[in-house]
This record gives sequence, C-alpha cells and structure tokens, in this order.
Amino acid sequence: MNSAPRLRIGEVSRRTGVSVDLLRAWEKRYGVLSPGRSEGGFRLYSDEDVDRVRAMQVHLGEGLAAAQAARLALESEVRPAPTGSADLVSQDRAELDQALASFAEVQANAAFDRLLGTLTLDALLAEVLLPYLHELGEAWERGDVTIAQEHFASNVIRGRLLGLARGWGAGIGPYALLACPPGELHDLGLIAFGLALHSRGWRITFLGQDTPISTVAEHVRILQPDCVVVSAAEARPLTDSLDDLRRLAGSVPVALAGAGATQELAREAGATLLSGDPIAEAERLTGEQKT
Amino acid sequence: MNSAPRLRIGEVSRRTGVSVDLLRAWEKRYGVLSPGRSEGGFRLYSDEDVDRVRAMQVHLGEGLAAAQAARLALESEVRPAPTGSADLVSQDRAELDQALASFAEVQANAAFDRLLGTLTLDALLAEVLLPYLHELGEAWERGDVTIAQEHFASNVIRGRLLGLARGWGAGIGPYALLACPPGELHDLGLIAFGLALHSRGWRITFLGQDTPISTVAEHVRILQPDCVVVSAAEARPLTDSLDDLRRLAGSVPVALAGAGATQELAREAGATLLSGDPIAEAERLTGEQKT
Amino acid sequence: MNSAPRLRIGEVSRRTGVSVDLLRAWEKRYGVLSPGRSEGGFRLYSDEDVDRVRAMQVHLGEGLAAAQAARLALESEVRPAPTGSADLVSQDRAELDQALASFAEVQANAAFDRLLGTLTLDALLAEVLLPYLHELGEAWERGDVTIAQEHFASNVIRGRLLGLARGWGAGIGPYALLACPPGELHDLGLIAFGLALHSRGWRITFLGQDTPISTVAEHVRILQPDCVVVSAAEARPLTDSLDDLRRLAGSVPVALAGAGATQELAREAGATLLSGDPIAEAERLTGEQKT
DNA sequence: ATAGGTTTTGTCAAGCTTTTGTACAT
DNA sequence: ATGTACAAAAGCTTGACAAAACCTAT
Repeated sequence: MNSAPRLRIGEVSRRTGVSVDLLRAWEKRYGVLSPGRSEGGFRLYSDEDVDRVRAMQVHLGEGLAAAQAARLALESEVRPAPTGSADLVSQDRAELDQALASFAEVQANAAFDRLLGTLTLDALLAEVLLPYLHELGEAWERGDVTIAQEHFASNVIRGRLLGLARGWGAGIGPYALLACPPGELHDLGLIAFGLALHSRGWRITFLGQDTPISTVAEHVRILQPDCVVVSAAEARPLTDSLDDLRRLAGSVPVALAGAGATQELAREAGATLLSGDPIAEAERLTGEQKT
Repeated sequence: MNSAPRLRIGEVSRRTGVSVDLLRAWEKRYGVLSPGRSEGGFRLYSDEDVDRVRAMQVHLGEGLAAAQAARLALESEVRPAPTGSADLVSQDRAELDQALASFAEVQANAAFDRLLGTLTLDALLAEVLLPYLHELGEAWERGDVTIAQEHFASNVIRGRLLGLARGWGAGIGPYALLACPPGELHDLGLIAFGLALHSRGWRITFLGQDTPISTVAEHVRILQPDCVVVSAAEARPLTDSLDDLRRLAGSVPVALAGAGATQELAREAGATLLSGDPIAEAERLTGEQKT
Repeated sequence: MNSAPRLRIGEVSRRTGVSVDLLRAWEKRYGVLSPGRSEGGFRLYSDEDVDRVRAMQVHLGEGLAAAQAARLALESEVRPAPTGSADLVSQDRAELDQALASFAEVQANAAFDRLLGTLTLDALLAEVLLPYLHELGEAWERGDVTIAQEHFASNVIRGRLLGLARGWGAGIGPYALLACPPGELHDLGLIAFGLALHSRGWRITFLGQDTPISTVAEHVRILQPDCVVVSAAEARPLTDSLDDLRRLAGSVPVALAGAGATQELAREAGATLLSGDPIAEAERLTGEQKT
C-alpha cells in the first residue's frame, strides 16, 4: 500500500503549507518523517509522509504541542483504519438496507450490531445512518419505497438511536435543547445530531417531533440551555413558527437545522443556521462553545 | 446513605437563607447540627444537615418556638424513611414521575432500570408505564403538564420501550403487524401491547405512527401476519380510515385498540375490538391463537 | 482505557477556563491532577484530567469550597469521556472488564446497562459476555485472576442475566428444560443459552447448577418439555451421569452442551451435541422446532 | 453583633528551563 | 542539505500575599 517516495521537500511544503525548514526540523526532532533520498541526496517524500504532516497539523490545531502532536501522528499510523475496513462496512450497510426494506427486524438489528462493533459513533452516523436516511427519503419521493417500509425502517433506527442516547442528559459540558417544530415528524436526523453533540461532551434534552416552540420557551428560563436546536425536513413547519422562533431567539441562542432550514429563514428568526452535515456542525458548535 | 460532610457554613446559609451566626447559635444551643470539621477547623455540613435546617424553618413557620422546632427537626430524623421498604416499587414510580416532569433524563432512566430489575415486563407495563401514560394524558388535558414535559417523557419512554422491543421480530409464534392510522401520533400504548405479545411468543412488526392503512394492505399478502392491530387514542383517525380498514379486514384479521376504538367502530370495520388493558388483551389473543 | 497524557498545561487552561496557576495549585494542594511529565519536565495532561477539572468546576458551581470539590471530583472519578478513537462496543466492553476486575459493582452495572442499550441481546451475549466469560476462565487458569475476582464477576453477571431471564417461562413456544449435572457449577453459559432460546420464542425452565439427572427425569414427566439441555464445562460430570442421561434420552430429546460435551459422549448418551456458540445453536434448535 | 485571629484559596512575581519555529553560515 | 544558533513563547518552582470566609469569645 506504500506509495513510492517521489515528492521533493518544496512540493510537500507547498501542499501542506509547512515551511521547508520546519519540515526538516520535525524530521530531525520527532522523526515524524522518514523520506527516501534521491541520488544527489534530495529528500523524497511519499504520500504517507504528506498524510503524517497533515495529521500533525490537525493535532496542532487541537492545541497540542509539537512533540505530542508528532507522537500521535506516528501512533495513529499504526492503526490507520479508524473508519474500519471499508469492505466489511459497506457489506453490513448493504445488509442493513436490504433487511429494513423487507421487514426483517432481526437481520437489520444484527447488521446494526456488527456496525456498532466496527465503527466509532461519528463514523456510524456520518458514513452509514445519515446517508441511509437521506437515500430513504429520496427513494420514498421516487416511490421506490412504500410508506410501510419507510415507517418500519424509521422505527427500527429510532429504537437503536434512542438506545445509544441513554444517558445523554448527563455530563458537564454545555447544554442543548432539541426539538422539531409543530407538523414536523422527522426526528431521526435531530437525534443523530444530539448523539454527535453528546459524544463531544454536551448534555442533551430531547423534545422530539411536533413540539410547539412556545412550550420550549416556557422552559428555557429554568433549564438554561446554552443552545436550542430546532430541526425540520421542510421549510413549512419553520415558517409557520417564525414568530415564536424569533421570540425564543431573544432569550437563548437558537440554531435551525435540517433540510428545511435556510440562511434566509435563520436570519429572519435571529437564529444560526446549521447547514449540512450534523457531525461537522456538532464539531463547529463545540468549538464555538469552548471560547 | 449519609452524604459526606462537605458544605461550608456560608453555603448552608445561602441554601437555607439562615444567617451564619444563627446556624452556629442553633448548633450550640439546640444541637440541631453536628457538622464535621476541616483540617483547619472549618465546619463541614452534610446534605442531611441542610434538611434539618429546612425542617427547623418549617416548624418555625408553623409558629413553634426555636427550642421546640429544633426538637422536632431532630426527632423527625429518627424516622427519616417513613416509606421504608414498604413499597420500593411505588417509590421508584414516584421518582420516575418526578424525574420525567423535571427533564432529568438520567434519574428517569435510573428509576426505570430499578423498576425493570424488580418487576416482570408485564408488571412494569401494567402497573407502572400504562398508568403513567394514562395519567400523563389527563394531566396534559388539565394543563398540569406542558407539552414540552409530555414530549420529553414520551421520548424517554419510547427509547426504553423500543430498547426492550429489540428482536421482537424473531421467533416461531404467531405474527402480528402493528400500526397507528394516519393522524395518530400516540404509539406508546401500541409498543407496550407489542411487547406484551412478544413476551408471549409472538413475532412483531411495528409500523408506528401515522401509517396509511392502504400501505399496510399492500404488504399483508407477502408478510402474511396472523393479525393486524391498529391503535388510536381518539376515534377520529379510525373513522377517517374506515373504508381502508374494512378492505383490510377482508384479507386478514384486524383488531382495533386504544381509547379511540369502540365496539361500534370495530363492527363497522369488520374488526375485533381490543378493549381495555393491553396485557389482558395480549393474553386473550394468545389464548385464541393457541387453539 | 486511559488516554495517553499529551496536553500541556496551557491547553488545559484554555479548554477549561481555569488559569494555569490555579491548575498547578489544585494539583499541589488537593492532588486532583496527576499529570505525566515531558522529558524536560513539562506537565502533560490526559483527557481524564480535563474531565476531573470540569468536575471540580461543576462542584464549585454548586457552592462547594475547593477542597471539598476536589475530593468529590476525585471520588466520583467521572466516567471517561467517549474518546471517539475506539468503536462503541469495545469501549464499553473495556469498561466492564475493568470494573469487574476491580470489584466496582456500580460501574460494572452501568457499563452493562450501556451495552444493553447499545446492542441486541444476541450480540451482547455473543460478542461481549460469552467471550468475556471464556477469557475469564483462561485468565483464571493462568492465575492472572484471583478466585475472589472470578466469583465477583460471575455473580454480578449471573445477577444481570437472571434479571433478563425473568418471565422466560411464559409463552406459547416450544419448551426447554435446562440443567447442569451434579458437580458442575458453571451455569452462566447455560443461562445465556436459555436467554437466546427465549428471545426466539421458547419457554424455559432452569434448574441450574448441580442438578441430579434423576431429578430432571422427574420433572420431565410432569412438565413435558420439548427438549432437555444439559451443560457442563468439563467432561467428568457428564460421564458420571452417563447412565442417567441415557435413560432420560429415552423419554425426551436430550442435548449436551458446554465445553465438556463431546460428540462421543453425546452418541453414548443418545443425545444431540450442541457444539460451540450458544447463539448459533439456539438458532439451529429453533429452526428444527419450526419444521 | 463585634472584635480579633485563623484558614482557605486564587493570584502574582522572580529567576530559571524547555520547547519550537525560524534564520544563517557552511 | 546540514548543523548550529537564537529568541519568543510557554513552563517550572518557590514563596509570598491579600481578600474572602471562618473561628471563638465577649
């Protein structure tokens, strides 16, 4: 799997943004890099070296000192498969698909079990469940999936996600209140988002589907969340609750999420927009909260 | 059960509103408090001490003199566990109530765990959860409970029930298909019913909330259930689906359940009525199936 | 399970908002933190240290003085934050291991609960408990584990399994009688097998350790089971009961299970052999029964 | 309630070392 | 490319200090 060494130091520097001098210093001090040599003695780096430099940068970004970042970059190389062996995962994923489509609860749960034993929570959400849900929605629109199939799949997944969620109200990090507005029944994405937040230290209170925003406001004063996240798969439920959202945003930071949330809606409501990928947004929110 | 002494006098004063000086005076004069000491000699109070101070305040509020109030506060401690072991279950049940009403997910789950450890599944459903859900509905109608509280409680319970339900599709007993009609969001009772059935050997497929009856019919031919159970908390969703139900009842035995199902509706739809208690009905259905 | 020490004091300060000086003071005065050191003597903190600082902050927020907050932070030893580096299951599994080895019943039960919420019963048995028991046996033979540890772990697990087993005698499926022969004390595997059967619709009666086969025969006459399973971890108890087993096999299908059961023994006793994995065998038996 | 003394705890300072990115001479 | 140098940033230890919180006794 090793790519041949072929990049000269200048190119590595250009690709990573790390100065030439610094690359040499890292090599000497921490042994992060072990480039080959050209006939004339020039360093020749492989793609793995570039990856390792990138890993260093990630860890430095997390606030680690160079020595520690280097050790992590080197160690992580030993077990470089955090995503799991792609093949087995996609096999399990396919089986999950198949089982859910044919009302085979036992097989679906077995596939889920295997995935749990292979993947981290983030990977499970980002690489399996969220894509699956997304595709399920599309298949439903195309009419490739009946409502019964969609409902069955949702309930199996809801059960598993809520199982993982047990205890997400505990912790010492910031505190988020999660709800779907009235008329909105798609709560799975929001649960996934809650899980991603919790694994980053947040405490979660989940109100779920079809929750009037006014009732959220009632409790905000006492519960004192650091953030309220409102999610909807379509714009309609959000626009219907716009006034309430605006009022709520006056007393607590509000974030809008889900396919129904747009930049414009967020602006009108005085809220933040959580676009796209729940995992990335969970990461971002956590970063903001730290400061 | 004694909590370690850890509160300094200032904090006790802050928590009870009794001045620092007065706390020391009560200790000296009546011995209401017997704090430990830090190395340097600071008083360290336990939570029980705080309770005793609060008791003093109550008695003072009743008009008693300090000396008498103190005696009462001390005595009441002698029998601090009036509930004793009298009824651990109802104690846990009360704690579940209380935790769910105050968004305390962790405590709620802990109480649930204790109940699970004490009761059989049938008993848990029949004696704790179903009464709780019933009462929750009434409290909601009376306005004693906000929508947010109701949603929070529902989602915690839904998570636990779906957790218990995991694997209910497996087995060799009769096979039931469970769904709520369009417009119906109360699925908890139906899940409980599914659990009661499964513990009697049934295989369950659960379609959940808001399921068009026509989509159920689509799958009946292939899945071949021995019975389809349709549940609603009010009559409306059932009457709205009456035609579909009648059609469905032509190809498979259908049972109507939930507070919305009446004898008359069942007759019109050509279905059986599952009145009252899910546990009893699960038992009855199972008996019928056996013969 | 400890994450490697890698954060320098400044980063810890940034992450928690506690000043550098104060962190050092807390370490010196209360021993809340015990960072490693870099070669040059810099403190290097682990994620657990950060958690402990956060716990201090929580307790300080509750109004405790620093010394007391520190003691609590040390005692309660917050559950290690989900690291995100390992997959979900092995994280909880490691915690279970660790807790059982150190007589920490509360943590062990918490880990068990989390696993129950995460996995299917089948997966819990097949991927966590049975491997654990197997390894425990080996560690015991190697002398890596004391008898006390082994007993403690067994009893905690037995308690939980029997908790899950509650009500496994009810239902309408086939009926199995489970027992260990005289001299055999390892009943955990058999309980696990019973659970796997029950989740597939079987009714179970469990006679447990050290049951004379003649007693089993008596029960067979009354209870009329579809199958009797006899399990032993070594061959001896089975050979000792060979005659009785043969007689029993005359009146009811008998299956031998556990590490002590061999093909030959089964043949001599006129019984079936259940080799290997309880889950797979439960599945097989169920399949046979269906037909 | 006041007075006079003690403990606790967060912060600061001085003087010295380690770490690390960059620079420069060979 | 190598090796050495350097300076800013970040740490370390010891010791001290002052405000806040407590103590006892009157």
